Amino acid sequence: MLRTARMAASANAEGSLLPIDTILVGDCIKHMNALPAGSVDLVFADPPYNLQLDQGLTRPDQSRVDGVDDAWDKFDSFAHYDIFTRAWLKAARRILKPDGAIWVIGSYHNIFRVGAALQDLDYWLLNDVIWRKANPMPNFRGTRFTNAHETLIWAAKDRDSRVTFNYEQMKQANDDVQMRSDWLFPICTGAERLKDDDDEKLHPTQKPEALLYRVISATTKPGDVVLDPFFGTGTTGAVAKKLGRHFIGIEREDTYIAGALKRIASIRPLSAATIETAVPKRSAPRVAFGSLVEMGLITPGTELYDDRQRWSALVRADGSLVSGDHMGSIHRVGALVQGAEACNGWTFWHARQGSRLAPIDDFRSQVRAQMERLSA
Amino acid sequence: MLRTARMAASANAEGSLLPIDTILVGDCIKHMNALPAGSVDLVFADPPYNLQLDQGLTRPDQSRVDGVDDAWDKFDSFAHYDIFTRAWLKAARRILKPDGAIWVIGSYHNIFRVGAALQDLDYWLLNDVIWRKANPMPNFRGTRFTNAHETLIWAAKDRDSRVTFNYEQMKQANDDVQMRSDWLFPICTGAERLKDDDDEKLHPTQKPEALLYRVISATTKPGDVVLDPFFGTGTTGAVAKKLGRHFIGIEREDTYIAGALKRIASIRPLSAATIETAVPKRSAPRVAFGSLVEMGLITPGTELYDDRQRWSALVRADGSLVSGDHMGSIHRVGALVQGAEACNGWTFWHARQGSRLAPIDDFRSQVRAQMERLSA
DNA sequence: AATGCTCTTGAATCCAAAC
DNA sequence: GGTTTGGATTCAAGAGCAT
Repeated sequence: MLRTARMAASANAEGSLLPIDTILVGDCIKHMNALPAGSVDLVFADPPYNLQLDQGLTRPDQSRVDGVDDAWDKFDSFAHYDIFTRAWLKAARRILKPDGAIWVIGSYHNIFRVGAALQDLDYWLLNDVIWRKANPMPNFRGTRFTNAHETLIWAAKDRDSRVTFNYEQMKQANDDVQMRSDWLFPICTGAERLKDDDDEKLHPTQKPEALLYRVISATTKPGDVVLDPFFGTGTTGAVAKKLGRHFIGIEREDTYIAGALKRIASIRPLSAATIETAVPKRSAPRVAFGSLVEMGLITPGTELYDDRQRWSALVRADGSLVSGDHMGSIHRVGALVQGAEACNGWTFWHARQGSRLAPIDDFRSQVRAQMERLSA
Repeated sequence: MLRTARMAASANAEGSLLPIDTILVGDCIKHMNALPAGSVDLVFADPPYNLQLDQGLTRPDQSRVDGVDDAWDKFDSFAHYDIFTRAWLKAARRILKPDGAIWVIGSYHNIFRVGAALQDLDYWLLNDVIWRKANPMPNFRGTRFTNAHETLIWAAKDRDSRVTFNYEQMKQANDDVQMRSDWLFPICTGAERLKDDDDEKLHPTQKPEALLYRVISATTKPGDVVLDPFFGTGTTGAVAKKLGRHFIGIEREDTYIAGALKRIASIRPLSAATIETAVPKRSAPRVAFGSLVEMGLITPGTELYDDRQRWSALVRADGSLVSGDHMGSIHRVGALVQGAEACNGWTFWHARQGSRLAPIDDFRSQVRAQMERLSA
């Protein structure tokens, strides 16, 4: 019998078969195998690291470093670790939707085995992402470089998956340049770090919420289901709830579950308005150039130019263009005059507006705004 | 018969059995197997990455990206790539001295397989190091995070090896703080990039000398022997010579060898006194507005104002702003509400702090200071 | 001489809906 | 399911040239 620790405050209103907003108690492979196939949007996993710290590490002042030596982090060999890794990755892949994706975080002790396993199991790697720690633990012995980062792998269920990636959102958050594969965050300390009754850290490797915030907001939509098979103290659940996503956590240790339940219960979801994001151009309603002509925003007979006025074309009544011998759609004629394979006519062609040239895309924006107003 | 292209200017004065300061022509596994066991201090390897590019890629301006489509990067499957990888790694391990070490560089396409192979062959991983590219190629289709880094693995021949690590030198070069595992360098362009007679790049993936400079100065002593089984245009040889180390290169392609010979011949070794390294300073961490939201310094739903409170905007969960019909980054919305072409959102927008308004740039300064403090 | 502008280019697993 | 078509998409660093 598989145990469940349900969040009182988040009963599953949709009546889905999925144990939404719930922590499942026990082995993650068994629990995942009991879930319906193709039902989860994203898996985020922070598996045990197979750290081989067989002797204690001491700081220069002889104080002990509290290394990761819990029983769950011991594996006899790489072979055992590989068997474990492939088993849970396979179970995770089964429950992912066809367009689902997975994130796995690790360090050099385990991430190479995880990455190879992902490839062997026909996941399709999308990015490896570096979490650069603003405040890593120094290398006390001075024998290596400060181990100042961890690696995340983002992979699709398979090569054909069309995964969620909120590109525009990431770009806007990053001062209007593409978000890179190296992310800078402090490690989890202070008030965010969960403590036990003795004021010791409750979990040895609690991840910062900022890291999950970026993962979840970049690669899920509001309402999506995120499953974390190594839930620990529930950072994934806390951030999912905050961002209006659902979570499923799986965890074996009762002390972690107790901490996670309390933590998540105290989270207040952000309002729908703040979570809502701009509609990317890709999914904006389609507006044909011909309708601009029909609506009178562009008059037949108007001359269009590229931004440097190397080429021009005439707008015909049916919304097609003519330029010399070339005729066709705005895209086709734009490509033909340049001798290019393809062309986005919306940004290539411009119309005179007073003394300056305005891209015809501006007219389309007007139409779209008008349509939004009318439908609202 | 294995061919050799010896550097005229660097005949092997010590009479060693090793083909010092020489390029060996042909297959690296055969050549390594012909060298004496336990004779090399360091191996630096930049193997094929096994990129799987099945279609062309064009930039938004319709120009074509010159991708890596060379025959030497083609493998039938991961299984074939693994066989190749394990074969050369095994040959490399045999020729390493007992306290020798290896560096391998790669990307997410191949580095996980390389790392797992190193572990399986009883190498002992010391660090993974991230080369953060200052000027990576963007993701032109907006489908993923900018792939802005490559990964290097530094491993000892085995667990007991006492490898060379010039800790003090690295620390001094890094403003008296430990050198971290994330390194920032520009990619190899400009005058450093070797060109052929048609002024095309001679090699598709030439590495920057600065990267090798740090690798060699951190993990070898003057006079050590560095072997590079995928020598290419000889960056490893050029830097080794400059830093007073010996090199052995192995390369199959005659055009690369010709370029490497000419290049290395023109290198003047630094004086023994100068081989104290000078490494570039750390750059001030770049902090995006979205990070402030992710890190909880600015809460989604917060209202921002310009200094005279003529306009206001709402902070959304993804780090974008909304103000009336306008939405986008702090800069874009700042420009839109003013009807201006551009705007520095950092100084334009303010948040309430008690009774007064504080520019959001103040929050960024706090984060920067915190990160500097923590990393120092 | 210094500054500013344009043009080129880089290890890339880079589209999606309609027909 | 394959094919066609619409139209979405880029950042930093050098080099070269003009002011």
